[in-house]
This record gives sequence, C-alpha cells and structure tokens, in this order.
Amino acid sequence: MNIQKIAELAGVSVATVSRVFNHPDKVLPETRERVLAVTEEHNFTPNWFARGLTIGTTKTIALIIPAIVSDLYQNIISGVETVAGNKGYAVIFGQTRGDREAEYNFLKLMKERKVDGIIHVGTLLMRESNDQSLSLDMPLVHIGKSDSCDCKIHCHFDTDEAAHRLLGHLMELGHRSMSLVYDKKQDKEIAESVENALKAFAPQTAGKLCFNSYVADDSTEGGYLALQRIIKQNSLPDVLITGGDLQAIGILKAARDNKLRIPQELALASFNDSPVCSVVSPALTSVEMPAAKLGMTAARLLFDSIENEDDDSDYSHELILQPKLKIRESCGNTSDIFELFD
Amino acid sequence: MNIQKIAELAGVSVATVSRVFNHPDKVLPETRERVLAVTEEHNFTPNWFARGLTIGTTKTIALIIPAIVSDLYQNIISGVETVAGNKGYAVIFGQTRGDREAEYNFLKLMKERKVDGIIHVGTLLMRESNDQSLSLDMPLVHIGKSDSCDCKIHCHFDTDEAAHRLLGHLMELGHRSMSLVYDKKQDKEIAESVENALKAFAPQTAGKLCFNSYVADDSTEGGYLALQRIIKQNSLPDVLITGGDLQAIGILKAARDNKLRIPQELALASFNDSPVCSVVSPALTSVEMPAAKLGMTAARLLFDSIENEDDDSDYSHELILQPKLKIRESCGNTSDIFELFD
DNA sequence: CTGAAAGCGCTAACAT
DNA sequence: ATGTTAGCGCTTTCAG
Repeated sequence: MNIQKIAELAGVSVATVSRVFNHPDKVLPETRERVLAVTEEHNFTPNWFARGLTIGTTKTIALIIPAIVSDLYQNIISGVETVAGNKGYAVIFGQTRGDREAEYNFLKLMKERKVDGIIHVGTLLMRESNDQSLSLDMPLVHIGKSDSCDCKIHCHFDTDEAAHRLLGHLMELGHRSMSLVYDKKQDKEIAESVENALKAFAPQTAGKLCFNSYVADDSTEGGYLALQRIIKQNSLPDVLITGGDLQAIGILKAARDNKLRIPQELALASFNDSPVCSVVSPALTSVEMPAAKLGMTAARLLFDSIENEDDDSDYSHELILQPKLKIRESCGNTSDIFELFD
Repeated sequence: MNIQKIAELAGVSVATVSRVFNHPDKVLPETRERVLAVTEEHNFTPNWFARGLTIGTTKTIALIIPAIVSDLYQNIISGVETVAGNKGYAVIFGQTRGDREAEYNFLKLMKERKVDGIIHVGTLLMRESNDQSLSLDMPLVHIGKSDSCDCKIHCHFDTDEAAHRLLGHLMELGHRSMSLVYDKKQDKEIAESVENALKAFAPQTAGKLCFNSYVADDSTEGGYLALQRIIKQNSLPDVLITGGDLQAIGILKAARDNKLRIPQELALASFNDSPVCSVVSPALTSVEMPAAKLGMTAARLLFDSIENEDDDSDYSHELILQPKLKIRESCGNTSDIFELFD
C-alpha cells in the first residue's frame, strides 16, 4: 500500500495525496475528505524513508547518557522525552557506561541515521569522540560544563556554587576534615567543584583544612564499601560528602553496622537530593539537582537550535541552573529541619 | 557527499561502492580497499533513508513504557537498551504516563517509522489501542500478563506466585488484616495478584482475613499521605503492602512522624526490592523483581521474533520470571536477617 | 568481478 | 486546485 495506490483509489494524483498530508489547506476540502477516507480505510501511513529521503528531516533526536539506572539520569531522560514528545519528536537513546568506544559508536550511528539533533550528557568523552573524525555537523547540546565538550550549547547545574555553599555550611558547623566519595564515571564535575570550593576556603582556615577523596560506584554497595575501607584505613574525616545519594545511603548502612553515629561521629552530605534523602534516618543533607528540569531545558535549547538553523551565528551559550542546598539532619548541629516534600 | 561521488573518486561504479558496504566479499580486495579509503577520507556514511527505502529494515525498535522515573522501569529500559545496543539496534522510547491517547499516538508514530519491533510495558491500554484500527502488524512483545494485551509474546514476573508467598509469610507471622497501597497506573497486576492470593488463603482462615486497598502515587509522598489517611480513618491494619518501594519508604517516614513503631505496631512489605530496601531502618521485606533481566529477556524475545519472521507459526508464548521474597526486618518476628547485597 | 539501469515511495517544482 | 514529472541516494537484478 503506497501513495500511488491511494491516489488511484481516491481517483486523484499522487501529488494531491501528498498535499493532503503535507499542505492540507492547499487541496479542496471535498477531495481532501475523499483521500482521507481511503487512507483511513486502508490504514495507510506514508513511508517514513521515502519521506525522509526527500524532506531530509527525521523528527528524531538522540540522547546519549552514561547510564539509565540513576536517580539523576532517569530524571534527565524523562525531561527530555517529555519536551520532545510534545513536539512530536521521537527520541533514541543510548547509554555509554562511561565507555569511550560505546559513545563513539553510538554517535556515529546517530549521524548515519540523520537525527535532527543530539543531547549529550556527561563529561569529557565527547571532545575526543568528536575529534576522532566524526565531525557531527548538527545541532548538539551538551549537558555538562562547557569545558568538557567542544560544542556551542551547554546547560548544567552550577556545581561550583553548590559545592561552595555546601562546604561553607559544613565549615560553619565546625567541620574541618572532609572526604569526598564519588563515582569516577559520573561525578567528575562534582569532584572538580568540591576541590575548587576547597581551594577557595583554604586561605581562611590557616591550613587546617584536610581533604581526601575516594572513588566508589554510584550505588549503595559503593558507599558501603567506601566507608568500610575508610574505617579500615583509620582515616575517618569529620564529614563525608558523596557524589550521589545512593552512596550516602550505603554509608548510612555501613555506619550503622560499625556503630558509628551520624551525625555525632561522622557528618554526611550528598549531591542530588532524591526523594529518599528526606526519608532515611537521619535525614540527609543534600544538594538538590532539579534533573527533570535540566532535561527539559536541554531539549528546549536543542529545538531552538534545530528550528533556527539559519541564524547559525557562531555564538555559543551556556545555561546554568542553580541547585539548592537542603539542610537536614545528617550534618548535625542545626535546629532539626525536616523538609519532607519540597 | 553520496555514494555516487564516492564512486567517482574511487574510480568505480556506484554498484561497487554499494557492494563494499553490503557484500564486501563480493568485491576484489584491492578495489575494496580503495573504496574504503575514499570513504574514510571523506567521512562518508550511506544515507539511512535511501538505504531503508530499498532494504525496508530500520534496525530500530520502540519501547513504550508508563514512566521512566521508576526503580522498576528504569531497569527494564536499561536491560532493553543493553541487548539492543549489542545487536546494533537503536531504541526509541516513549512514556505514556498511563494515558491511553499518548500510547495510541506513540504506537502510531512508531508504525509510521517502520520500526522493526515494539516492546510494550504495561497493562491493559494496549488492547484497546490495537483495536483502535492501528493493526500493528509487526513483531511485538508485551511485558505484562498475557490477559492484558492481545499479542503473541509476553514476558513478566510471576506476581501471583510472589504475592502468594508474601501473604503466606505474613500469615505465618500471625498477621490477619492487610492493606495494599498501590499506584493505579502501574501496579494493577500486583493488585490483582494480591487479591488472588487473598482468595486462595481465605478458606483456611475462617473468615478472619481482612483486606483493604488504597490508591497512592508511586512515590514517597504517595506512601506518606496514604498512611496519614489510613491513620486518620482509624483503619490501621496489621500489615501494609505497597506496590513499590518508594511508597513503603514514605510510609516508614509517616510512621516515624506518628510514633508508630514498625514492625511492632505495623508490619510493612513492598514489591520491587530496590537497593534502598536493605538500607533503610527497619530494613524492608520486599519482593525482588529482577527488572533489568526482564528487559533483557523481552528484548531477546523480540529479536528472536524479528529474525524468524518467516516461521510465524501462530503460536503465542509467555515467559515467566520468578521473583524472590527478601525477608528482612519490617514485618517483624523472624530472626533478624540482614541481607545487604544479594 | 564490475557496470548500467530500474526502481523503492514520496515531495515539490512546474504546468495546466 | 490538481496533475506531471524529476529527482532524493541507495540496492539489486541483469549483462558483460
């Protein structure tokens, strides 16, 4: 069943049928109805390939992301899908698992498939992939800091500011030795931001600031094992900061198993603020990252870029979302704030 | 840049270039190398549409799912993507949010796009969508019970068996009044299974069994509000069973806020067994659902079906994964079992 | 082993 | 307002 057959059955030419689908107003209501009726009756839909071949647009975007199973990423994905869906775009996604080759292959595949644009989440893999002779010449927005990807449009959380505020808060509470538990594949930017904040505070602490960092999977297991390791090494700090909530929850468990009281003997704070943070005991102080919003923002930026391809004024821009610090119980010493659902 | 240009540059015909990509063995190694070199140099990739137009295959599958943000679904998605990615297939996904129309539209879109197959997650929407004149005549696997969708291949958890075991366990512990807190859009099958199990146990309890069910969002908020409501109604049961872990966690919080001790005054069990279950306090008894595995299984079934389209022996089949019951602290009375990571 | 040429189904000038 | 027709870029017989 193709446009030709439909044309015959409706007693018109293929051009008319085509018009019915693409410029309905340019065809007599009467004939339009007739064509539509036949279309309906035979349950016909225009061939996507033939259409794409002439039109050159796919109404499809690609989303490339380190992982799907993650409090942060699942929200980004959902945000992107929501905006894209409303625009009638389909979204193809692929997870890289932090693997350079997987990323390169996926990007290449998407290029072949002529997607209209790409949203790329993550850190520095991208740049090299792009070097690697891929030359994606299509709209691209990067979720992450601008220095981690050679492209024009970026959006991300202001992790620098967030880390600064978090550390400020911790220092106010008197904590001086801090350690970071983070996932190397996912939390690179957070790690950088924490180190930046540390540097910023260093002068005013007379060298009393002490910092370590530990690599761990973004999972409860990762956090659990990290604390075990830290205890074994006898290098317990005042505060543990984690790149993700799951790690913090694992640490909570490990602390319980080791009869280590939180926050009395160890303070704990995390990035992300997923719903569990407010609900575990002690409730976790965490940096809220509105990930769904980030995904939606990225998608909107991409569609702007797709729709205004003409004005490819070579200006690059960066949209920065401000995270909020949610202070709860796990760092101690403040009046107990229970922020359940906000 | 197209196959024609490449042909000219390599001093061969378009047919030869095409062969290099599709039947490399049917072309002299020497010429092949030459063509490949030019291809590389000009960073050429065959046009996807033109290719699809003649070949008729997209190497793309669609995944339609109620939501992305969900412990269960994110794992299914990840499982599907993993298998598809390994096979060189792209996956397009869409979330329905339990909305019939969204589902219908997405399905229609996917049909137009001539995806090679569809994986559909969810309950009964599908059937009607399919009636609605869509007639998806393509490989389709449904994740869910066979009676919730008119298609040939199904795979799902054995929620009946799981509910039966869970209720058996609860009854052994002496609990007689049970209430279910579930999300209407996502947990329909679980609700059915719980009711089935209840019926099965009814005879041997001399009418002492008491059951209620409450609809709540699959979120900590949903759970929190549900328990608040139940307390206000003065209808506290012995046990609360939740369709998802997040609800259970919200209930944990609400119980704490109401000075209700778990498991002493209220037992609590959930479906899903996400990582937090073992880590909250008290640790949650939960039914483990290996969702990533389910996703992978569904994808494999789909590819089987795609690759063996010829033997469309009209037999339908159903693959059932057995969940495991993870007994922890939240239902009380057993020797304290800490199953941290298994 | 390689080349020439006929489509695949659709869209958009260009005619009428 | 509608029809005619020339491609879009590729694959694949069919010849050579």
